[in-house]
Amino acid sequence: MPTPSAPLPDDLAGLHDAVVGWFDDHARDLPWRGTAEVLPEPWPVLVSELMLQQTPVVRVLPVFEAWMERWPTPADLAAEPSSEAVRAWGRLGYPRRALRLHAAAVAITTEHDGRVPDDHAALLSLPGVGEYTAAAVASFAFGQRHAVMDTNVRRVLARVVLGQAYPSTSVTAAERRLAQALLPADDAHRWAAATMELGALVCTARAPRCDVCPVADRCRWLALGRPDHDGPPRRGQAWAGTDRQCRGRLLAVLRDATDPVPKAALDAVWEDGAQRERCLDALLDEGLAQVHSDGKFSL
DNA sequence: TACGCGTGGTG
DNA sequence: TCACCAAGCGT
Repeated sequence: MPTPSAPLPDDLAGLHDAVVGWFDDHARDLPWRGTAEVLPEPWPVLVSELMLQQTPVVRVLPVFEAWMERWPTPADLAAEPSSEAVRAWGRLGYPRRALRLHAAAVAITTEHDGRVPDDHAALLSLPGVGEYTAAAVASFAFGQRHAVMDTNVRRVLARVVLGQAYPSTSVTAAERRLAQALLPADDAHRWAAATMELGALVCTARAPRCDVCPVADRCRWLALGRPDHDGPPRRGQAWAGTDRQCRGRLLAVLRDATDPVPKAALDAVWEDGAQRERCLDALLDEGLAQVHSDGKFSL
């Protein structure tokens, strides 16, 4: 195991206690979370993690509740067509995730006896489950010891340990080594949840609340006077006129219709015909939309 | 590795 | 106001 390139904090146990202690007092009561004593069920954890990819908690909450009531097990979801998953996804965004969650439910049902696997590699092989989500499910639902690196954790570590305003654009090997080296020997899953929550509630991207931070007295970034980000500029996401906007418009029409719609209904929501056709073809290809024998379209 | 992928809230 | 940001993944 290589040594982290940045020096570790000199009081790791103190850091752990401060963050986990804060979490015990301030953690939000979210429906996919367990308690300090009892781990949550893995299926709700998996569902929530897919929904939370790039989507804020407050928008996920109502969709999650409805989803779990309708499909309390992976087999329940797998038994329905994927179009139902896309419709139930509502306006969470990135509707491919609904398709992936449905495909994951099918894989769990057919290849894992209907139970969410507890093995990191098996989780990673599920559709829509990448490095972060596999570590998160193994950690939160099964109490395992993994470095869980989402945008919150990466920002907390960048600030507290490295003294930088933001982490690098992509996860580096040094960052993985650092997160691994910081893992406590016991209850690493609580450390994972606590660092994520700290990033979400206190050590936020734009307006960090250092005045109420439990580790302000050991934060390198704060000690340095909160220096600005000095790396390459963080690339924004283009929107107006993009395929993404066009796809969103088309999908909204299909989602809001109870029955298949004529093509004219799709033509009406996007001016540029060539772009519209390209996007519609892509949606059909990806399985987000279907064309029927009468020429009408639906999810 | 860098990019495309939805949607809506906010400083 | 508007650029930025939100529990990433797949290619």
